[in-house]
Amino acid sequence: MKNYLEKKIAARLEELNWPASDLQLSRPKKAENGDWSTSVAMGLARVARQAPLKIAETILTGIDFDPHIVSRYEIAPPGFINFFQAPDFLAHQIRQIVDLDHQYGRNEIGKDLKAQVEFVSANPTGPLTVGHGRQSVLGDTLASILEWSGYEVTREYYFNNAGRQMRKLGESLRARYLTLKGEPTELPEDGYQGAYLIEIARELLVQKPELSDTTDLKVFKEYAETGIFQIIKDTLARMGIIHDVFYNENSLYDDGKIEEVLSLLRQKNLVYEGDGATWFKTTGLGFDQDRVLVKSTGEPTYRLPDMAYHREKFKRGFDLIVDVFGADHQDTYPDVLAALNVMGFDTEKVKVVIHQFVTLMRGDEVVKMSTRKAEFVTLDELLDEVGVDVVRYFYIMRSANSHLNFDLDLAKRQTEENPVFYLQYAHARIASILRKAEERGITFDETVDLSLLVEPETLALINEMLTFPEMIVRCLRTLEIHHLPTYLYSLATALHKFYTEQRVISENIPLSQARLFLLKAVKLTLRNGLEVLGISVPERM
RNA sequence: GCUCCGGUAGCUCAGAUGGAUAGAGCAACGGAUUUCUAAUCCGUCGGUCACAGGUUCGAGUCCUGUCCGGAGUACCA
Repeated sequence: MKNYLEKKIAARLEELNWPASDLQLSRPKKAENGDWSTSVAMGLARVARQAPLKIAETILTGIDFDPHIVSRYEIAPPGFINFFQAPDFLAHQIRQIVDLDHQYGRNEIGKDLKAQVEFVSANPTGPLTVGHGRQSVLGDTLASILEWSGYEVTREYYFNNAGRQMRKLGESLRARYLTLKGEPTELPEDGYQGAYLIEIARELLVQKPELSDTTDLKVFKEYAETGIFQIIKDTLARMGIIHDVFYNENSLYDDGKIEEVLSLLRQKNLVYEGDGATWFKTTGLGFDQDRVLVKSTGEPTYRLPDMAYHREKFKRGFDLIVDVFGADHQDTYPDVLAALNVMGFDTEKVKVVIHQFVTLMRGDEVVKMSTRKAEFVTLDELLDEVGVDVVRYFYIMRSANSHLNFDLDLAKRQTEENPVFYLQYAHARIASILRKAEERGITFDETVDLSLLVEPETLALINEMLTFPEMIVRCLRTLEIHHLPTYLYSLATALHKFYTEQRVISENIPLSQARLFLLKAVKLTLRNGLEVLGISVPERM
């Protein structure tokens, strides 16, 4: 419908020799203003030097609309043109949705394109916290949106097991191990105090009881890493999140990729030595200060491996690279992108999604968190308390740009009056009606007379359902996925209102069949939407 | 100081490409069920869209400045 109107009007504008640049069709908020509307006449007032109402009239008098698509149109002050869809066209679209079934909502924008989404990427020093949860769900859902748009998607987890953090972790495990063995040992300063390390130490003691304080730290480091990664992967799996690739920073050193980046930047005269360190001359690229690439200790900063890693992403042939970061990384990517640009890569392909922090609340109390001190609520604990569906929904129902207040008390209480259940209930409600119809022996197929669907609540429901594919595209274009839960919520509202006003199963068999057919379409739309969100789709509640 | 994010109803937040009377949930109050699931629906109350200018037919939305909150501004990641 939208494409049809755009084409028709654009053609007419060309005929009139008026610019079509600001031609846009939107869905009016109020049903009485039509199904589609354009303000193009008002935009042309200046160019055409005529009153908008007159312009609208001139445009419309030269167009013949197919009555099977546009039932009528009107001009409304101060110059809107409103179009009303023909019932035939609506019926046609409902049938199409049922035909498409699992495909409804998908598009082919990313057909034959490869995309990578990097998310979570927490170093394996402890279990995932409530803070990591937002990024986990955000990244996974973004990846789903890309898949629904035809991209071949790689979900990737990048981690660093080379630096100081991991050394501390190894030392902490060694201390725990020796203590368990009967040789009380103090945790190192800034060591990791979490109980999970005691568990891992206990397992290690069973498997390798012969280790001592002279054993290579590497043994403890690697054991800790493996153990903690298992915990992290288990947590993610509980939420249905599975990464295709775990990319290890160490490999960049082993393969000489770090050195390659350094020499590439050297060739561009963007590297110099100073104060015993190696610097990236970012001031030459428009930044306000230079950055250290290799510390005076000889260890690179995170920046250098990040550049090497992203270079590898490009070389792996991704057409779209999405990096999901927390707000604390907000300053780390501009110089990384600048370096890639210098190395000749098209950084337009990189989309950085920054999300603001999660503030964890217990009632009015802010819960302070520190991984090292083990003062945190783990994602696992949260999942235990409120369940996967609630966790997934809550993390993405708000814009990533907004701070998220996660009130634990509220989340726990919200097992009854919760937007997630509202959505699921809409689906279960339809399922129940369809079951009932089957019991009554009411059958229906694509030959039902859909022109019987005429009431305002019914049309509102249909129109809401028809915007689903647009919402997927919008999420893709903006990489802002909170639009989807917001949309599904309003679809559920439309369903509940319809349910309240119109009885589906009645003595009027043709009408019952038409409504059942509609509900079948609504049901699969809800299901597809919940699938994108990774939320379960109950047949009964 | 500089950079990024936010400021919309009592609270938590939606408001894409500037459009028609700024919305939802929660909270408060009042209604609806002989009927397909009341985990639902309807109504009432509630607004200086932080503030001040500007751009134009039209600004919550774009521009400039100010104020408030958060994040960053490392030879941590």
